[in-house]
Amino acid sequence: MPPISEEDFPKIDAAMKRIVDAKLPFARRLASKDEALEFYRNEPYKTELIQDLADGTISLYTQGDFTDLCRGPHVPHTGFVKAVKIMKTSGAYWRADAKNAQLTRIYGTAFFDKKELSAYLNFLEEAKKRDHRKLGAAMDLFSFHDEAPGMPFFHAKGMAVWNALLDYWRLEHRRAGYVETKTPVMLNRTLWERSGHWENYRENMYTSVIEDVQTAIKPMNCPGGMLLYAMGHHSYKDLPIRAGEIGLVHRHELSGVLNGLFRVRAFHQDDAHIFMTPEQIRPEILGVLRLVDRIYSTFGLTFHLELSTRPKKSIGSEAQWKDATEGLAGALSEYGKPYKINEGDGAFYGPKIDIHIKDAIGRTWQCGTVQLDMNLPERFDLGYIGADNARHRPVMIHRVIYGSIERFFGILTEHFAGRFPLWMAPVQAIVLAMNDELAAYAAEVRSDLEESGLRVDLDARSESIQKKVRDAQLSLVPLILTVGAKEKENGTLSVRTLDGKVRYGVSREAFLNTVLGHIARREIGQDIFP
RNA sequence: GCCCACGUAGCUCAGUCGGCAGAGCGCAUCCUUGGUAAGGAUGAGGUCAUCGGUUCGAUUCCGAUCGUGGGCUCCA
Repeated sequence: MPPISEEDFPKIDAAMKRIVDAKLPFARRLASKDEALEFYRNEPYKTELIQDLADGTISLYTQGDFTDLCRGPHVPHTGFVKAVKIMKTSGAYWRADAKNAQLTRIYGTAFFDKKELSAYLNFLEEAKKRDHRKLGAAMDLFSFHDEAPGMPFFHAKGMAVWNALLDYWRLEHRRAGYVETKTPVMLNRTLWERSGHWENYRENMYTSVIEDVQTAIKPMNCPGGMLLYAMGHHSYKDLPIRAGEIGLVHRHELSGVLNGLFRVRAFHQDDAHIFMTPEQIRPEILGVLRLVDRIYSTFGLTFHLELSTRPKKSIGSEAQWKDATEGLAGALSEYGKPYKINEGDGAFYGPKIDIHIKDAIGRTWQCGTVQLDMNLPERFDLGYIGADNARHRPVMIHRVIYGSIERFFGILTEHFAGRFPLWMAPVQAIVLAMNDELAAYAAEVRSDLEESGLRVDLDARSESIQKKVRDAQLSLVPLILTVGAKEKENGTLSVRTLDGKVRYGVSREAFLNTVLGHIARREIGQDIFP
């Protein structure tokens, strides 16, 4: 039998409709394990499931001429099913284990009524319209090439957005007492053996041998950060040290998991390592949470927090874990936002707080994470001299806020559906020349505006003004500036925003005042002019 | 990595049951010189992803490879 493909979906949908229309009752029957095994003797997968069930009675549901093994409960008859649709198919491993056979899974979805189903289909449609891969290509932000799968190329316009993100990041981090560092991308094997990555993370690492020296391209920034801290001596008076790093890391992800900017093989982390005394855990974590809040709010992103505690397989003493976990929990309760606890979901080297943001269409994404690390300071024998003149082990946290900058870029593109806030828009304004005679003047206006720091394009093509407005509008440039004879005579601009409103006769001073203020405050509203 | 699908112009996509490759948009040139979502004409642009096989002949059929998409698995 050929595998089921999308061409079969209409047939399946039609068959489901017939079954629903027939209002077939679901009959529940209890069977013993032996009876059930006998009933399904020709079905190896059912047999395996039944064998794993506890002894006792097993429930079977019959509907028409089909009987299924199911714990239930079921609705009384098939007529209760109101809105179903077959969505897609894929390969799926039996019992979710890659070592097992791969079966074809058919995905369907069901709702209480047709309205909810169509709302869901609209949501999918909306998500598709916002797809950052589509917008990224259309807006000339980034691309992928066969020569480096999973490693994005950022174009000039994409870099404008990128730099806006990083300028803002650096500003907030300076204000929060961070310094910025940079460590190499390629480091010797000995370092990775010491950090434990060689043992635990090697299959994801790109390696190379040059002049008999084995090196690896870093999949994480921490080991390099350890070397920086380990230089010289540190006094308790120097702590905490907050060292940020926009680090470029490479991870060999399986080819099948690559997905636009969301899952890549080369990306930048907005990393930071904070080295501190145990007493500083709580205030430092609190500081990170406040920074996270501040930064996400700037993008209009709400978020929730999850605390993950000690897993079964882990290192460190009970007392260390207690202190660390209480430090995180204490900071969380002082911060005051409710949080969820994931028991046993922490990293093997320490507990962590994950931050999940919610975008404009309600999807959640884990971006930020704050992890306490009781492993690396040990492995790298880090120390500081305490007030008692003795050497102590610092506590360390790793934290990211954007997470992967590439991924965050993608999330923001979809969050804003390409309509970036003015401060991060790839092109902030475009000057349209009313006709050919005004092309030179329009070019002047453009360079004047560029001198004020704006990112400005020029459209002086011999096209109708309607055409140029349409193109600018479709390319999502927030400020569309038209200069004609009147504007030239009066030194004014006509300003069109993406909502289609046009203000005529705006003086350049008034324009720059409004726009530069809006940018400096990093406002996210599209209503730039009152 | 695994399953399924896909890969034709810069973009979106037709098409060829095996016989000289198509449209719209974009681009170039010319005409038009306009007041806020598409003015007109002409033209250039293709190794039909790559490699191999079958065939008189392959963009089309077959195989492999690479890449992309949807999933699975993975995700310190």
